[in-house]
Amino acid sequence: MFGEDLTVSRVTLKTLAADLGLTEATVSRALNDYEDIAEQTRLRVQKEALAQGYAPNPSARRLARGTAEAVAYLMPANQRGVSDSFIGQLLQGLGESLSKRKWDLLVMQAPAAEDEAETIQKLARSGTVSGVVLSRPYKVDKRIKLLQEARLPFVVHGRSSDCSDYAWYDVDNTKAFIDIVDHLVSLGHRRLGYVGAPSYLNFAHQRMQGVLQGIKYNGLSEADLLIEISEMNDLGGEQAASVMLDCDTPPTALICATDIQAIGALAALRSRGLRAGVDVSVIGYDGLFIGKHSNPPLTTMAQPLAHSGRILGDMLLALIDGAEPKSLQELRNAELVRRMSDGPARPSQNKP
Amino acid sequence: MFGEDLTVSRVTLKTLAADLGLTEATVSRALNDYEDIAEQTRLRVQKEALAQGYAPNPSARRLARGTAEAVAYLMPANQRGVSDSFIGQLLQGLGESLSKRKWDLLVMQAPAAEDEAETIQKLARSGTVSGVVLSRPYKVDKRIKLLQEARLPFVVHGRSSDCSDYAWYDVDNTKAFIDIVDHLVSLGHRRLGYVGAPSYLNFAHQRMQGVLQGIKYNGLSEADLLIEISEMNDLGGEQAASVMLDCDTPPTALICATDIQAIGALAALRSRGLRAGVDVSVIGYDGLFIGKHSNPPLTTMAQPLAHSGRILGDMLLALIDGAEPKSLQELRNAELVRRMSDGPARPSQNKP
DNA sequence: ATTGATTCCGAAAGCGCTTTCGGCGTAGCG
DNA sequence: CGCTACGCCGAAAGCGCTTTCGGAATCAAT
Repeated sequence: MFGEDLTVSRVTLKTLAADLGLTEATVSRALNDYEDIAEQTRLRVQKEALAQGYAPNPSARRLARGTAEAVAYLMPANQRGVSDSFIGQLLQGLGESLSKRKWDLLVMQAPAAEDEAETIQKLARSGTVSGVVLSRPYKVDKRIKLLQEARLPFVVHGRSSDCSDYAWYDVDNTKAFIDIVDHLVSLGHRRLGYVGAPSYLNFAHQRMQGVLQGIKYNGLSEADLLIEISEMNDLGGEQAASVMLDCDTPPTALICATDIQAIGALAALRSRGLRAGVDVSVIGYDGLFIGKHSNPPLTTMAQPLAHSGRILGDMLLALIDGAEPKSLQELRNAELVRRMSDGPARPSQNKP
Repeated sequence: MFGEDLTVSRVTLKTLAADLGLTEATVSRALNDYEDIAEQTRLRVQKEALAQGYAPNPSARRLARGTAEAVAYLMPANQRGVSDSFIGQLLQGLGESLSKRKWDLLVMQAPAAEDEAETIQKLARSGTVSGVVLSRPYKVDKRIKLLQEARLPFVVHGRSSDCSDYAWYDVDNTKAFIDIVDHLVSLGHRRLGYVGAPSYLNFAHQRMQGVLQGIKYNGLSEADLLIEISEMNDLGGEQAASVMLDCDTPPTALICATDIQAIGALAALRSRGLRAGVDVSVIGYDGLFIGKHSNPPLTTMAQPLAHSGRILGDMLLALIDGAEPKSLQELRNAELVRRMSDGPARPSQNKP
């Protein structure tokens, strides 16, 4: 035929088969590496498919196979503006993992927080995806319950309070904050302040527990700990730090639930003429890039999220293949990276 | 029947129709708000569908309709580790826009930079998506050519050098950097340094052009401008700034292609005992959050990317509806936000 | 009553692929 | 030479939905 190059219409299995003098069935088998096909025709078909630039229609394939060959990433609900840089990393890792099977990755977000349930149910019932990854679970997270009820495979980045029955990847928040307290106490600090995050987010709860346990393990009483909960942004951190700094017997060290809040705390110190790491210690959590360039550079617990996307993706794939959720639970440790915002307690400070 | 609740099998159009004593065709029409259907049965069907939690299988729908009802976001190629926080914002905006039609958003990334062509062709030929959004175009970007050849609707966030024939949303990089030069000159600076980014990225090229034009407009010669190209991270910025600072007649002001590099430049200043904004001015571009908390806070040109995702999404939808690409080109202006890293040139500095 | 227009719904084809089943042809065996 | 065995491919059904076409019913008009 002339003008095959000019055909606007897509090359489909049917046209391919016709060009080859074969059946759609045969072509399909050849392309999908079935057993019962002659090596010779397999090669012939694959060559022609490549030449014509054939790409199977995924919708048709999914419909026929009855599987979605795609997973969804559920975006955390509206963090007003504070664009978390970890999303990019996570998606990249997920993509890498999924590309091994040539699956698609789609991102979903509920229009509003209340619609999350509906979104998940739609997702499950429509069969749009064969798996889901969830971020930032709440302390008690109904999304998780919904996913379980829908029998849709899922992994979560983090843990809710009851986390025994599903697959997750998390860092040991509690241990990390115990470590922070240990570190601070070993530096001589006896009066601590904690800038916390809203505890419906389970990691916030875990971190606070860590601080509390750290206090206890080190023989301090709860009277030695000031607590302020704030929103997870710089302003929140600054305000929370301010009220503690301005009280009668201010803490000599500030522990912050997140780096962003710690950055805010640093600002509170500066505006009071206090030197972080000298007059008051400040320690954050996350290991964000920004901490390297804050004033002064921030001491923080760095969580390993370099490969978290990839790990979550691999877990999800395994789960879909039938692995036990309970066998897919991985806990990592955060690591203290000391920069300039912590230091020994000044002797005079501890005698109010 | 008993135990309808216990059915594990999905509720499909067929089962729904059977339960209602209707045909699949009728149910489909009722659910999709066709005209030729009795108001009464429409209501009856919709109510039952809601009750049973029916959600149509998107693959089947797409196959039947012959449309993908999904768009793809092409992730920028491997920026080693430096996870751009704008991706989260962009995706969120895109998602909002697409949710109006209940379309899906999927993110794709080429395994390696060389595979990008193949990825795009697969995307186009398979009909996986009905549109694409692209970020960070190169100066001459073959991805754009491929998309055009494939006749796949697309919008790009930014512009390549030849941008007359497609839809884009961009900030006026050149103007922004002319403005920076104007600003610096009005502060008395006569000897400038430019920390640039690799110019295969078109925005880097545009920004450099802006600096060059700004120099000319202000009656300076190219001899008054030092140029160093670096990678787009803090270390690159620091190194580039260092070589300029250490030369015989160092510039009194540093213009940086990105905030990240500016942050690095700040570090270079500090390590030399130079005060940003006093001894040497530093101005970045992006308006990143991090600049608010750098040492000192960074003066920068802020680009408006709050709603860029949404705008790009709306553009893409319009394009798919048949709008002219040329009618969908939007140029915004960046805005100078002054913080602490710029200031008047010190009189002594300009007499070498 | 006959016709024509209208409203609403059922029948059926089809989207592009997968997969089961069966049948053809050739090879291997007695 | 007839038998089974096997390798390879075609026929056909089906995945869950959309959409065209036509037909049954209802209604208005002649």
